[in-house]
Amino acid sequence: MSDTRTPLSRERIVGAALRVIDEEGVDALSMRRLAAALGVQAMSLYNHVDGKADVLDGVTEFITKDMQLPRHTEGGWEDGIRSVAHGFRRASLRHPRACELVLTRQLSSPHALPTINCSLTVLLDHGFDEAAAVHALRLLISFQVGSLLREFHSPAFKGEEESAVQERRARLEGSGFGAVAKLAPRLAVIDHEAEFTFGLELLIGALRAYAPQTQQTHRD
Amino acid sequence: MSDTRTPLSRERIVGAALRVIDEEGVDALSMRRLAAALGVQAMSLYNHVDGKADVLDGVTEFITKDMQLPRHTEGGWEDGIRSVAHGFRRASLRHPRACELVLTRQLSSPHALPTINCSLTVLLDHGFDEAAAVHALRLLISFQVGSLLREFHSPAFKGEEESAVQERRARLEGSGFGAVAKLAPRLAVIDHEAEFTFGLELLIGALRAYAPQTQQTHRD
DNA sequence: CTGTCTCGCTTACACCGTAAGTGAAACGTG
DNA sequence: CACGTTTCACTTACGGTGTAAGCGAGACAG
Repeated sequence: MSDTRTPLSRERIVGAALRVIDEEGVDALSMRRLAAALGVQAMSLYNHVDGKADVLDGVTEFITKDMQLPRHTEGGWEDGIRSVAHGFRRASLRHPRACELVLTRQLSSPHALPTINCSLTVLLDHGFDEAAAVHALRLLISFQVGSLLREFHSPAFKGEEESAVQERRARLEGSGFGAVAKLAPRLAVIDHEAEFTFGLELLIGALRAYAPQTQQTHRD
Repeated sequence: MSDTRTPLSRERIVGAALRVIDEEGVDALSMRRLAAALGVQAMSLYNHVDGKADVLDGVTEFITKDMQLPRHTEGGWEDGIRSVAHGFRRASLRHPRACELVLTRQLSSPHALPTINCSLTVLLDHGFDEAAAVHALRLLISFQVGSLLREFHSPAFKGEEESAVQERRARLEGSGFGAVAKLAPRLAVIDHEAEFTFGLELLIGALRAYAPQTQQTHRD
């Protein structure tokens, strides 16, 4: 397994860290565990990495890197925003156990800049004024981060049995809160993809008010 | 300080924990540190509390508890939603260092139910059908959580000097990303309150499409 | 051959959450 | 009153954590 020849490197360390996180969760990642995965002693990592925080930074950086951005001038701004948003979500979902890092650690890190720049470019190119573009950007980021966070903390995150859904539903029904009880069947089940799309499309629709020259197409 | 007479209790422990977190941050809270704050040995806490996780649960519960909810039938649904949203934000801001707990830990914990129920009641009472109410609820939660998370991770969270803003602005300008550089002056400064209100009002406006009998008032 | 540099190694420290058991005070019941 | 029982802070100990410090073998330049 761990070839003694191949030398350690920040890249290899981050890769191994991501692998550990994917399989065992963020909490399972310790420097010793990580070193073991590389067939090495814990302190050896420090020759290539600044500490655990640096490893985690590397992981978030890695995940952030592989979300492809739309070439921003094709299509309307709606498609551009859609593309960025779904790309962000898809990249995060590719490493479910790791994504809380991406959402939680520096949202304004240098590595997020390409994405931010892309969104801003799309908006500016289609008639949003500067203030509106910044507001819209921040709103979209908030929505995306909040959605994904909800998604990952959702009890229904991984494939769960029907029984779990029933149990949750029963708990909601007996909660003593009228509205919650009434909507228990709907609250017990979540289609995260659909929920994300619903929110995103609603936001896009609302943002149309800030893109002056687009004189509205349809809106069902 | 630590009166030897007053007995330990879950309540007192949670209170002390919140105090430690407020002053030194979540990471500074250890069972030993917490015990010391109460003039007691670490293991003594375990007579009243199930472990560290339980302490943290207690803290989030405490914060969640003191956001007052509107009596849901007065005023339009817009005011109801506004009230809940701002109440949530205000309660979170009351303990800035602790709020990542509230946002991160179980969003679907029993303690969140009163708030959820309140929002749902407001929506249902004003003509939202069940599906729309659930969608709207989830959208609002996502937005709120994302907004606050952005707010707390923002480098500009605590009162910062003008110099810091200037430096950030310079960094953005020299980032090599056109749109980011152009908007650097705006991106370097954030008015979180205004940003939150902007997003909330935009959402409310968009949700009007789902409240049939309200035939629109104004919208500037 | 001899520096110097690289880099994995070992050892050690301070800290963490908590399992386990001990003993003194407080209490209900005879 | 005396008696078990319960409460609850205590001490000790275990297996983990991140990482500071320094060692030593090999590679490479002069």
